[in-house]
Amino acid sequence: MKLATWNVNSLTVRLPQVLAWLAEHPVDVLVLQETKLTDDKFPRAEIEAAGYAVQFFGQKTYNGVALLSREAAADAVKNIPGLADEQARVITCTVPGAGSGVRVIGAYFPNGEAPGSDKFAYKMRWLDALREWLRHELAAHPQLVLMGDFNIAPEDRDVYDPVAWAGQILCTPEERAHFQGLLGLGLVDAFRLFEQPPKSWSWWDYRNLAFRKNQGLRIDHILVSAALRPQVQACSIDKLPRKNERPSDHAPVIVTLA
DNA sequence: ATGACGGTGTGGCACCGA
Repeated sequence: MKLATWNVNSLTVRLPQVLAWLAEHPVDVLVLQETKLTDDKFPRAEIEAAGYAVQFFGQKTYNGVALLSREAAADAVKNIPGLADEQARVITCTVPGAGSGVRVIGAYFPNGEAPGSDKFAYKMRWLDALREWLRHELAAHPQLVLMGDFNIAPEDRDVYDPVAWAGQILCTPEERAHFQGLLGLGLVDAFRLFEQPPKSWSWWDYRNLAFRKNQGLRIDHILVSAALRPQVQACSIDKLPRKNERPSDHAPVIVTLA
């Protein structure tokens, strides 16, 4: 079973690339972030024609998430129960697989703008609510995958220039503590279960020729629950789509489960 | 120190992202 996450930065622009990528990588589940589409404009027919069921939850201009699956997904939940949030950031479903099914959470974590800003405070509140909800969700669904654009670089080795980025947004101690808090629930960073190439990133700024210079951050993650950990066989970042014409600034991350 | 690139919107630049 393969699952993947990709921040597409506008599904309107990136739909052809998503369909091409799925044809090349027929994963069982793909979660998307930053679709930037209201639900009435979501390209459901095109995705279904490619052989995927899809759940989606969007808004105008910003945010927006979707969950594509080969088999129909059940028990969809939008956003974080218990958190009043105007922003469409989370889609959760149960998909067949790994025996009794897997609870899949696709999430677009807030950016946070800068430490001390209102948006940073929102990011902290959002992360608090996510962790509290996950505690219950894990109890109800031991086989769980949390994946998406976390907007957190967990460690210095996830940053091309950790000195320049020290204390900056995506790299603050508060954000990193939250990431560790998620691991504290029993989740594991699938990417770090394996030997990986040094300087592995999932996002490169559009500016400054960052991709050509491989100046990026690893902020897109796949976390698997303790119950699923023994089944994790591989995890990798596919940077090829970043070489497309009009690419997303993020690359997909893929995990393989037994 | 600044802005750089790209997407969206009732646009003609401002905003947001990371």
